[in-house]
Amino acid sequence: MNKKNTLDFPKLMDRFEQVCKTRGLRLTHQRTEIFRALIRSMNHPTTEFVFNQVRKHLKTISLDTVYRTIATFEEFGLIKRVHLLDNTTRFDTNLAVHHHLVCTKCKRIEDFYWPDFDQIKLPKTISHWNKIEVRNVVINGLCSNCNKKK
Amino acid sequence: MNKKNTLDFPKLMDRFEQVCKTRGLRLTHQRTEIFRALIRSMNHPTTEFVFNQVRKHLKTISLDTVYRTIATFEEFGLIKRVHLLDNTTRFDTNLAVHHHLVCTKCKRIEDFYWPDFDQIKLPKTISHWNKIEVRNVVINGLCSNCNKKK
DNA sequence: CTATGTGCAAAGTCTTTGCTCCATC
DNA sequence: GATGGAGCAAAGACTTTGCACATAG
Repeated sequence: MNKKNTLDFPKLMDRFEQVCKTRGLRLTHQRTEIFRALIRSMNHPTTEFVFNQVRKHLKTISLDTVYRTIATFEEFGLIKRVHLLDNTTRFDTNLAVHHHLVCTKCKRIEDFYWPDFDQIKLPKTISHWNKIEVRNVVINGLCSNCNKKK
Repeated sequence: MNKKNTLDFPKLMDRFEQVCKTRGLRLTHQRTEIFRALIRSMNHPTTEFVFNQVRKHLKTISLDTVYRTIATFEEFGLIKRVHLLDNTTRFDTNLAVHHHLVCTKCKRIEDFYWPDFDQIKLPKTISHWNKIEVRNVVINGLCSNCNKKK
């Protein structure tokens, strides 16, 4: 479960087709192209971005299909929605446990891994909360590009 | 800098008036009421919620004034915008370093403090990022209410 | 008195929905 | 062939903006 896996496109496409097959989702041209666009756009794409990517190959795609399809993918656990910036919905195809860096200047989002954090105990003060599913860290700072420029 | 402070309304109102005075912001009735509504609504209110609260005391308040005023407050560092749930913009008046619990069922947001986390070193893998300003943890789970019900 | 801030209305975004036709299984 | 999915258009939700009047300093 590391970054390499997220770049193994054929494997991800296989998994996608498997999920569709086993869960009764029809394997349409549109879904395939949308999923492909999602996994190829590393930088946590917006719906609009995915739409534009898909349109390059599928001229007749409509924006609402992208919305609907992405919602379906989310529901079936193929992607995740992330809320990191001012209300631009973005998606994450990296399903491994990871965290996010957000550049305060260019708004770039980068994934990072932090096993040490993943293992530390939560504070006692929140023991009244149960079934902790996800614990994510968001870090705001300057990415290397923006830091150079400055 | 702890939870108690965030509940000290008079002190917070004083600070608000100070900031307005020193930074040349006119102290209008609307701004005062909006700020009051913000600090009194503990649960990370939405713009709509603030609007409704203020309207109880100020019948003529308009929604766009709330939007504009909140943007001003944010700009002047009086509140912070949080992105934790499906694109409902919410605000945080707790300016102390803290983290968030988000209930996966009722969507409630709760603050928590985690000094141990605040002090641990970031992984070496992200040393190419600079000027880390904020490091926040978001934890998803079941709040005590929802856990009881289930 | 002056310039900032508010209210109103209108326009922008972004997202969802109803319906008909199409394509996958 | 049957049914789930796509495309179209329209409506909804949320947010921003231009302008004229009001009000804090």
